[in-house]
Amino acid sequence: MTASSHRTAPDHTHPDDVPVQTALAALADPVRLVLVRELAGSADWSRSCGSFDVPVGKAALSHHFSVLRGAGLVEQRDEGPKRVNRLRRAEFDARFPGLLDLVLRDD
Amino acid sequence: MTASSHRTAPDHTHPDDVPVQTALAALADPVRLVLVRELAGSADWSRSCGSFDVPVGKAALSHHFSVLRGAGLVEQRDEGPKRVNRLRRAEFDARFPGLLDLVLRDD
DNA sequence: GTGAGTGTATGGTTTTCATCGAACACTCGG
DNA sequence: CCGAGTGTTCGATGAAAACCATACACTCAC
Repeated sequence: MTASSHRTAPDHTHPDDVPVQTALAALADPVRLVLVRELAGSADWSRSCGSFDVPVGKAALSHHFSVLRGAGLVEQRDEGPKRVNRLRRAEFDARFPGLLDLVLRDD
Repeated sequence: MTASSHRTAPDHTHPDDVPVQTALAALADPVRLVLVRELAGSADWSRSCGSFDVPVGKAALSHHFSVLRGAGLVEQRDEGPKRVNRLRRAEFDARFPGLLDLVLRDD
């Protein structure tokens, strides 16, 4: 009915409610860094969770996305059987100016 | 003779040689964050390692400073029996524009 | 309804990291 | 030369985090 999916909608944290430390920790992981970067290079809602090229299993992937949500970096929405993602660029940028640019610009 | 101290001079890493990930990881620790912030509020070379108000023993403190050096955040110099510190503001800022400001401005 | 595709939850293993206590190295003032 | 002060190194411990395999929940096409 709710056009939603798996069981319950994912709970998001707004960047404004995120401590710097949490944001830094979220970005200080190689796998999550790849997720954020690939996400930055894709249109909003165009990438499902499974569409990323990272060397971890589904379970770990799911956990990483949970961390990214908790850091206010990613928003998720259920679309049919898949969960699609969006990088919260503007909101995150407003809260942590320059941080996202930094991790995206870097080799 | 060398006017130095403990055994060997500490080996520093220039911010230019530091991967983003390393920088983020270094700053994503509560103790190190305190060190960096207190350091930012003090004059260069005015603070010895033991002069910081953090709830850890000497061994852990020493390790944290080692991490900060490795991230290009702190420079150290031996001054008599004590090792004094300096925040590498300009250099680190040049490598990671805005990052330091971010962690310093935050509540 | 069934089966394929997708993501989450759980439990357990492994790795990583912060921490401590104790031993050591160095400097300096007596 | 000693002793106090300062910081590093080592080994061990404990907690946190990443990871996997399995089992489960949901959606959709057929």
